[in-house]
Amino acid sequence: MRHFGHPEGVAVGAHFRTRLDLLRAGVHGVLQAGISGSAADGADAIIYSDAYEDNVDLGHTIYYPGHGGRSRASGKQVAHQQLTAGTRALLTSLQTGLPVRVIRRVETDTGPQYRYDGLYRVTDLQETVGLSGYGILLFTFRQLPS
DNA sequence: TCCATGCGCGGCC
DNA sequence: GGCCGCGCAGTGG
Repeated sequence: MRHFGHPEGVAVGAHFRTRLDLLRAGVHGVLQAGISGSAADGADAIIYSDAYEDNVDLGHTIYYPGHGGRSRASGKQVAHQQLTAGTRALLTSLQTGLPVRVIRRVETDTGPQYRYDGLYRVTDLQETVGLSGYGILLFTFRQLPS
């Protein structure tokens, strides 16, 4: 069974150098995708980075688009987002209310690193239009009290 | 710039 | 339900 909540032995604020390190520490389950989880159980973790142009980070609140519709070359949205597998995991999390671990990709003087920022909950989903004019599925994450 | 890599999903018994 | 293959993906060398 998938593990929700704080990973054992990992403190909030802990840094990791690579995605593989996150994987081994049990913080985030996949190497490349930002959303870790399944449509059935929901998402157990996400990685927030600047890869998607429609991200918004307010600290306690995050707006996080679902998967897809994005050009890997340019990083911009080039098509309407569909409700694909990774995105469906977030939808399940919205329904279950289970906590989602949030990891932020941050720049340090030794290069990019991943920082575990604790637990959030998916509180809303809105279908809207992103910066490039395509439909996106935008999830709202709110930080849980620590 | 390309592709390895790991995982979820869906198709198939 | 279990196995297998496909395709995806907020990497990374």
